[in-house]
This record gives sequence, structure tokens and C-alpha cells, in this order.
Amino acid sequence: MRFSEAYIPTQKEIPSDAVIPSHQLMIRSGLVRLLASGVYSYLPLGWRVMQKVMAIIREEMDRIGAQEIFMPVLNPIEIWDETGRNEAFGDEMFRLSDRKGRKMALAPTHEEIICDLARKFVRSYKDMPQIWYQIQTKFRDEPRPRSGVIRARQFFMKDAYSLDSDESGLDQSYQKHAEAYKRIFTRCGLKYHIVGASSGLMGGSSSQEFMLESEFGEDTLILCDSCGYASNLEVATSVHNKAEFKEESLKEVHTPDKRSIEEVSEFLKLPKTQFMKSLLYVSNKEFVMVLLRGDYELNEAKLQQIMHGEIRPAHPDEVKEVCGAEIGFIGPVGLKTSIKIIADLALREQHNLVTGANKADTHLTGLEFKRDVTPEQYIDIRNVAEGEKCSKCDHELKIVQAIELGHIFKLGTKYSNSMKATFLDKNGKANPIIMGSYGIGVERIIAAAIEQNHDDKGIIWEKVLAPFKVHLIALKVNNQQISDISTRLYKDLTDSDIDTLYDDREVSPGFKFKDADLIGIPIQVVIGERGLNDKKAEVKIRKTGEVQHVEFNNLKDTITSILNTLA
RNA sequence: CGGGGCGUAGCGCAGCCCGGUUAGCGCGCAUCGUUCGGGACGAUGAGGCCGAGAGUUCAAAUCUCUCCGCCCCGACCA
Repeated sequence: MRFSEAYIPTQKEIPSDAVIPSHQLMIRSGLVRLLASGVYSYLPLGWRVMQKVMAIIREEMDRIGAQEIFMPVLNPIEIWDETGRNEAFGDEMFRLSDRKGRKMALAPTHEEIICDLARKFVRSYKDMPQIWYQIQTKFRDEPRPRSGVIRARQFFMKDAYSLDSDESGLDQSYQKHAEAYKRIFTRCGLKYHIVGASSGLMGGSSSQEFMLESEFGEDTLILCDSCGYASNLEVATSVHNKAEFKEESLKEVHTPDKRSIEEVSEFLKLPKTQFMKSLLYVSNKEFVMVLLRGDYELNEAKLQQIMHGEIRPAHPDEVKEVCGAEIGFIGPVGLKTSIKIIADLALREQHNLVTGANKADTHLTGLEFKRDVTPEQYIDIRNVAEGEKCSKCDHELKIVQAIELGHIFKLGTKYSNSMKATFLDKNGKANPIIMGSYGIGVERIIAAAIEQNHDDKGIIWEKVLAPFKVHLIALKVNNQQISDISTRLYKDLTDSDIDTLYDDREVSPGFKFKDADLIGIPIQVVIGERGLNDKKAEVKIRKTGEVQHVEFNNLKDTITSILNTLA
């Protein structure tokens, strides 16, 4: 492609809206342009990269025997009502009506459509296993799009679905995807973690995420360097630090206007570990009090899992009604109404705790957990905290931020049950199809690759993702000799199927060099006056900055062999 | 949805507090000339409903209100 004729709007200035490096570089190098919040156009360079990623995904999906299909984005709402996800997705799903007033939705994912296809096709256990996938535009009305294409409202997802007749079949399909995903991310040059994850809205038994470590990531990972334990904070466990106190009797203490653990602990001169945090939540229109040690945070994902549904903190007036006191002074002892109580495991053996008395400006001290509180269950419900030990091997855990690239789920029969997608087993008995679901964020691979590979000059593409392999720079195009040599080389490379971006613009050398480094194509070839006498060009490797001087006649061979050595 | 910031030429910004000729600057763009190895120089020029609407005023980019959009933090999030 000739630069002078191409739509590659590079810019020197950092766009004011972009905060993270990948977002800034994607705009500056002319890969994408924003149309509306979380909605992007892909320009020629960006689209070329996207197609490289998609090609790798297709190859690896095909390798595990998956079949590519294409499902509609525009869905009748009824199919989403069949599984109850019309409601579950809430405002996150884009909805619209057709001219007859029929309600439709723009699909945020495709389990329902797959299930519909499955129930139309699968009759017998002999029809399975099946793996179907697509690379499709997804729509999600994110509450807060951010970080450029990393959290967008319209984005590409590779979504795959497996259909099996028994659990071991599902295990195999799941494992195949795990292998395919490893190959995909490795081929894209990404360093990733595989972590245990929560299945959230999707439902199902187990799931794992493929995560790229990044300070700009929205997820938090808990990693153990010693035994390899790796988990999303949402489901991570750890050994809690011990906090020992002697048994005491229950006493009221006046704590005027001291509400937070912080304030009361300072006021009473007692450590936070001696406190008990009481949080009132609402789930399925039922109140539940959650108890944690004062130094720990509630993990809402875990609570949600336990309550099997949506949860929210109770409003201040609800707290007053249930506890008879304001937030900051509530506790499990002496509640006005009897409600469900869930306690974190770390509380079970605790003595002499401090907690709210359900009375204005008053706390209780000397609370003996087993004696004074009768929770419905003891269960791990807290966030893993800095400095805690691994529950598998007792080594200290590491906490890092990460970007979610892919997620694989064992769905089980959640969708096939509600949508009546069944098959006849060997005994002629009808069973629900056992499903798995597997997603990859296509743009996120691109953003991740840039986050991981860039310098202060611009992007540094891996060969496999690069929009072009070679960036040919003709300095001073009005020098006939330079122009002739460059144009001949361009033709030569293109004829040999080496994708080349040919910078034939009439702009100053510095301009071209800066653009080349910004765009980040792996090999730069510079034809200039300096090399004319000894008939040599410069061949520079963007990643290392290494430069070699190569005779014009050998350029193509040298480029080819460098390309072979590049990852 | 809560908190904060921003919206002035294609991009980056100043002007706004304290209202007053014709709204500026840098980059980019066009033409001509000189340049030509790390975002060249000179000359000339084009380009703005100052996000939208309403109000206050003799007078609004500037003050007030409403709405819209974009970004950040939080909440939320296959």
C-alpha cells in the first residue's frame, strides 16, 4: 500500500480523551476512530490487525474441530425471555422495536440462539459432541465504557459453544478450548495467566479466565508464585491472619458519632481485627446481615454466589427499620426483626469482639461469637487481603491487576433446561444437552498486544499481528534514483506476497521516521541519498533498533530471512 | 446511578472569574518558493452558529437555568 494514497491518519499529539497507552497509540497511529462512547470505527491499519487476530483464532478453533457459523445480532426478545435473561441483563442489553412494535434486542452474547439451533438439530446422543463458534459483533450497553476498545459497547467477540451428552464430554470440550486459547494467546505473543473465575450472569459450574497482567486492568488476580495457584479476586481464597483475644462478657459502650471501624477503633484504642463489621444487604427482597472481621472487606461476588441472585446494600431507611439504628451502629445482637445472618469463616473462633449495639451512639464489646451470634452459615465471604498466605501451600500471595482476554465456562444444563434442548440417550431417555461457552475479546487482544509491546516512540508489533511486514521509506521521493529503486523494491516485495507499506509521501525525512516508529511495523527499509553511492539501503528492526546496511540487490533476500527469524 | 472534569477551526489548547471592537495561539491543511537522514523555513491563504436551547443585559464564548455529548473515580460488569 502506498502511504500517499492511504487512509492512515497519524497524529503527533496525544488525544486528550485517551488515558492508557494502548488507547493513545491506537488513535495516534490511525488504527481506530471513536464515533460515540464505546463505539469505534476500524481504519485500514486497525482492520488489517483485526483480521490477523481473527485468522489466528479461526485456525486454532478449526484445529480443535470447531465449526464456524454466523448468528444474527438482531434477536426477537422472546428468546431472551425463555431463559429469564431479558430481565437478568437489564439495562446492559440494547433493546429496540421493529415497525410493527415487536420487541427486539441486540445480542450481548449468544447462548440462547445456540440453544435454539441445538434444539432444532440435536435428537440423539449420536449427534454430539458439537462445537460451534462465530466471530461476531456484540452489543452491550456498558454502564461505563472505558480504556478505548478494552471496554466498548460494540465489540467483536469470538464466541464458541459446545454441546455434549455427558459430563466427561463437557470436560473434553472444555479442555480443548483451554488448549486452543493457550495457543491463540501464545501465537499473539501475549503473556497471560489462567485463573479460576466466577461464572456470574452466565451461570454454570466452573470457569477460567485468560488474563493479561496490566496496571490498567479492571480485574484483580491473586497469584501464588510457589504452587501456581491463580484466581480472580472474585473467587480467591487465602489463609486469614490470626487475631487472638481473651473471652469477656458483653458490655455496652458509649461511642458518640463514631461510625466507621476506623473511627471506633481509634476511639476505643482497639485494633481493627478485634472488630466485627455488620453489613445489611438485600437479596431477592429478603434482608441478610453479613458479618466480617473489622480488617476485612466483603467480596460481593461471593455473596452473590451464596444468595443465588442479585444483591444490593440496604438503603439507610431500610437499615433503620430492620436494626433500629443507623449505619455504623448495627450488629447481629438484639435485632428488632429476625433476619438471615451469614458470617465469614474468620469470625468463627473469635472472642471479645466489638460491634454495633443497634442503638444510637452505642457499641458492644466483649462479644463472644459462638455464644452471642447464631449465623445461618459460616462461609468464606471476604476479599483476599495484602500479605495473606496461600491456602494451598502457605506461601505469601501476590495481588495484581489484569485485563480479561478470554473466559471459558462449563455451563451445564442451565440453558438447555429452560429452552428444552434435549436429546435421547442410549436408553431412549430424554436429557438436557450439556453445554459449555467460550469467549475471546478480539479487540482486547490488540489492545493487550500494544500494552505489552510499545515504547515512547510508538507501537512495536509482533510479526503475526503487524498490519504490514515491511515499512519501506523512500526519503526524498523527487530524487528520481531513490524513487526508482524504492518503487522497484516495493513491487518486488509485493509480488512475493510480503505486505509492504510504501512511504512515498513528499514530506520531510523526520516526519517519515516518526510515523514509522509510531505505526510500529517490524521491519523498516530506508532508501536515501546516503546509500546511493555504495548502492545500499538501511534495514532496521523496530523492536531492537538494530540497523544493517544491505545492497539493493540483496534487499529482498535479506528482508525475507529477517522475517523468518522474527517471532 | 453517585462524585468530579471538560465541550472554542481537523488535532492540542488560551480567552470565561471581572460581559464591551473583527475570538486567539501551536500543529495540521491549501498555493508558491527555498529545503530534504529524526515531526524543516519563509510568504500568502482557507477554515468557527465558542456543544444545543432558553433566560438576564443596551451588549453574552464569558453570567443564570435546562438539555446533550465526551472523559475520569466509584457503583456495576459474559
